[in-house]
Parts: sequence; structure tokens; C-alpha cells
Amino acid sequence: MRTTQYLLATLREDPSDAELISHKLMLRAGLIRKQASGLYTWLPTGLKVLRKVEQIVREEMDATGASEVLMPMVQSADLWEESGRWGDFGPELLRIKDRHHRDFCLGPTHEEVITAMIRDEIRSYKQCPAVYYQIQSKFRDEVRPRFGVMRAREFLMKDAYSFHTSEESLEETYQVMYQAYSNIFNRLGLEFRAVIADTGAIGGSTSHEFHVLADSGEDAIAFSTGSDYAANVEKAEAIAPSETVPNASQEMEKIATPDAKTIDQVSQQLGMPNTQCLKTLIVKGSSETQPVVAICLRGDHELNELKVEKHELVAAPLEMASDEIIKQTTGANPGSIGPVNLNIPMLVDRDAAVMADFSCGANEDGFHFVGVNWGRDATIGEVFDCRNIVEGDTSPDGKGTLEVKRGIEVGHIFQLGTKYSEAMKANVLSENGKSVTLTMGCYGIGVSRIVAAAIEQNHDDYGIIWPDAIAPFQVAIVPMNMHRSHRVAEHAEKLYQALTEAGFEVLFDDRKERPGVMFADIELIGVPHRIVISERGIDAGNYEYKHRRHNDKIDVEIDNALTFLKEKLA
RNA sequence: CGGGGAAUAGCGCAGUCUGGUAGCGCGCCUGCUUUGGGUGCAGGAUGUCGGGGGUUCGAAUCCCUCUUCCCCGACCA
Repeated sequence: MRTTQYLLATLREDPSDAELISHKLMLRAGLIRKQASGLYTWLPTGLKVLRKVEQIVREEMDATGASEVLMPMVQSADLWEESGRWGDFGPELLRIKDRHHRDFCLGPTHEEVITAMIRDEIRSYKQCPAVYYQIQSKFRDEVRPRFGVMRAREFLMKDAYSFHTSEESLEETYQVMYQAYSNIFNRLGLEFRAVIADTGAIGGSTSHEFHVLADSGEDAIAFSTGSDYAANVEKAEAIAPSETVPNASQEMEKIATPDAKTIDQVSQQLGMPNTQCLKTLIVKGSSETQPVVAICLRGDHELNELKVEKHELVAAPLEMASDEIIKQTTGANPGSIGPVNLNIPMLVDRDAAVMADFSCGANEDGFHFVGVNWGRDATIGEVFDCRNIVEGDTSPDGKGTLEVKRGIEVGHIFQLGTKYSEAMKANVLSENGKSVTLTMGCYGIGVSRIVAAAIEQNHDDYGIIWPDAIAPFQVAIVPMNMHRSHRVAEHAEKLYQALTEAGFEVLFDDRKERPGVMFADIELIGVPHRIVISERGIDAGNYEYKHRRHNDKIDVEIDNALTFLKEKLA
């Protein structure tokens, strides 16, 4: 491709409405343009990358034996009534009416359509397991679209669905998909982790998320240094500490702590580490007889909402009690609450339960107790895992300690069960002639999000550094002063032709631009290999080669250039 | 949906407080230039000042209203 015939569309300055690095770079490198909030046009360079990601996903899915289909983006409300989600789904589901006033929606996912298709097309257990996938635009009317294509309303997704007559078969396909996903992210050249995930509202038993590691990731994931254990931080279990409760060595004493509301302020005023301070939170209970529940954590730990809202005493979704209710039940405002003489149900985190001689609120504004000990001074409630894990915790499998990194969720696989097949009556006849409800799995990959995630993981001050597998161009030819030097022009044209004929994707910068402009653009776009052709080089019998990721430049003999590049690009 | 901010040339912004003929940088077009990292010089084109209404002799500027966008939060198969 010649730049003079191509929409490079690079920008020198950061667009004002972009925050995230990948978002800025995608705009600046001319990959995308915003059409409206959460809606983007893919420009030529962006589309090239998107198509490459798509193709790798397609090849690996095909390799598992799954078949590609294409389902409509617009779906009738009837289907969604069948599954019950027409009512369940919130405003994220964009509902529309056609000219006959019939209800439709833009598909945020395709369980309904595929289940209806399977119901109509598959009759016998002999046709199972059946695995279908598509690469299709999805639409979710996000509350707050942001970060460019990372959290867009319309986005490209690969979604796959599997149908089984037994749990074992589902488990088998699940493992195949797990492996296919690993192959995909390896081929994409991205550093990733598969982590145990929360199954969320969709239910089901087993679920893994695939995360591309990047500091800007929205999710925190924990993984073990001693095994391959990895889990979303919200899901990772904080196991019970091995040490036992130390003996009390201090008497309980009430101390004035004016204006100390947070744990940090308390620990500072009392002159003791925050690990010796007990944090007490009051949340809403699950029933009228249990309107509030206290949760006790070690001062340096954070509440894990997901864990505690699963407890039967706690209202789900989790809600913090209001200041008035707290004052009513404890006698003090938040900041001075503690378990001493507190007569409400209490969950005590495993680590908080082994504290001794600790400090806590006195249930009296402006006062804290120190030297508090469980049993003697305060009745310990139910000991329960209430907190987020932190770096250095023992891994839940007992092997090694946990490290925390940030990740971008780019894939998610689920064992779905029969939620949709049952509601929509997707049955087949089994070996013994009886009708059985199909068991389902579903497997998603955010194709457009991968493009952004790849940039988050691979960039520098100059721009994008594409992994070879998804670069929009493999090699760039940058001629110096081609428009005044016939020799440079001849060499550049010849090399361009040779590389193109050899089947490589070449970007030939034939613009009448200053060298600096060309270098900057090629680096911004992130073309992995670069050849500079100059008078100076030709005189010495060389072209100059440089890889986007490395700083060193290599002189390559002109006669060897083609062979050299074929090796590099292979 | 709650809180905060913004809308002026293709992009980034000033001008608004204190009403008086619409500006700067980059980009774009033309020419020259000593052309290996966004060169320098000269010339040029480009605006419903987000929309509607009002106040005024006069509105980018003051008032009302609508729309869109961004940030924080809640939300996220």
C-alpha cells in the first residue's frame, strides 16, 4: 500500500475526549473515529487489525470442530419472552419497534436465537455435542460507554454455544474451548491469564475469564507464585490464617479519639499499626428480623461485597446501612463503631478473628477501646471470609503466595446448564428414546476489545507496538528524499514491488514529507519492521533495517535485503 | 440515574467575568528551502461561536430552554 493512496488519518495531538492510552492511540493512529457515544467507525488501518484478530479466532474455533453461523443482530421480542429475559433485562437491552409496531431488540448476546435454532434443527442425541459460533456485532446500551472500543455500546464479539446431552460432554467441550482460547491468545502474541471467575447473574457452575494483563485493566486478578491457581480478586478465597489467637496481654481501656473517623486516623492517633485496629461496618440484613449485620475486618483489609452478600444474613445486593440506622443500633456514628457490647448479628473475617489486644470503636462518638480481646471483651460472631485478598496472602490451594495484577477481560467461558434450553424447550431424543433437555455452554471473546487491550499491553511514548500477528502492515518502506533522488525512488519502488509480490503487507511511504514526519507516523501506527532507503545508504550498498520494538538499526546489504526480510517476516 | 465539567475552523485551545466587525497553534492549499526525527520562510482557504427562544441599537459574551459530549460514582451475559 502506498501512503499517497491510503487514509493514514494520523493525528499529531491527543484528542481531548480520550483518557485511556489505547483510546488515544487508536484515534491518533487513525484506527477509529467516534460516530456517537460508544459507536465507532473503523478506518482502514483499524479494520486491518480487527480482521486479523477475527481471523485468528475463526481459525482456532474451526480447529475445534465448531461451525460458524451468522445470526441476526435484530431479534424479535417473542424469543426474549420465551426465555423470560424480555422482562428481566434492564435498559441495557435496546428495544425497538418495526413499522408494524412489533417489538424487537438489538442483540446484546445470542442465547435465545441459537437455542431456538438448535431446537428446530437438532432432534437426536447423535447430533450432540453441537457447537456453533459467530463473529457478530453486539449492542448493549451501556450506562456509561467509555475508553473507546474498550467499553463501547456496539462491539464485535465472537460468541459460541455448545449443546450436550450430559454434563460429561459439556465438561469435555469446556476443556476444548479452554484450550482453544489459550491457543488464540498465544497466537495473538498477548500476555494473558485464565482465571476462575464469578458466574454472576447468569448462574451455572464453572466459569473462567481470560484476561490480557495490563496496568490499566479494569479487573484485579490474583494468581499464585507456587501453582497455576488464578482467580478474579473478587472471587479469590482468603484462607484462614495458620496462627492461633495470641493470649491477651492488655486490659481493655477506653481512650478519647476526637475526630478520628477512618482507620488511618485512628491508628495514627493511637500510635498503633492499622493491622491492630479492627474495622467494623454495618450493612443491611436479609430480613426484617435481622435489619442490620455488623462485619468486622482487620484495619488494613477491604470488604469483599460479593462474598458477604452471599451470606444468608446479608441483604443482596449489598447495601451499607444509613448513618441514622447505625446511630440507632450502635449508639455511635460510623468511625466509632466496634463489637464490644454490640447486640446485632456479626460476621468476623478470618483474619480479624485471630487479632488480640486490638483497638476498635467504643460505640460512643469520639472514643475507641484499646487492648480489646475476643471472648473476654467482645462476643465473637460467625467467623467468615469477608475480605478481598491482598498481595502476599497464601494461595487458596496452599501452594505459594498470591500476586495481584490488573487485567482486561477479553474472554469468558461458561458452563451454562439448562437455563435457556429448559425455558425454550430445546430437547432431543436420547438413546433410550426419551426426551432430554440439552445442557449448554457459552463462550465469548471480545474481538474489538482485544485490539484495545493489545495496545494497552504494547505501546511506548511513540505509539503502538503491534505483536506481529495483528499488525496492520508487516513492513514499512521509508525512503529519504525520494522526490529529489531518482536512485532512492528506484530502489524503493523495486523493493516495494518485490516484497508485495512475495506476499507481504507493505506500507510504502511515498508521500513528499520530511523524514521526521514519516518516522513519526510509522512508529505511531506501530508497523513492526522498517526499512529506510537513502542516498547515503545506497552509496554504502546498504538499506537500514529496524524493528519497532528494538532500538538498534541494522545495515543490510542491498542484494541480501529481500532474503533478509523474508526471514524476518516469516 | 446522582455529582462535576465542556461545546468557538479538520484537531488542540484563547476570547465570555466587563456586550461593540471572530483569534492563536497545529493541520490543509501554493511556492521557495541547505530535506536522517513533526525544518524554516512567504502567501492562501476554512466558522450557522451546539440548536431554539429572549434582553439589547448591537450577543460567542447576559437570561431561559433543549441537545450532545467528557469525567467521577452506581452498573457490567
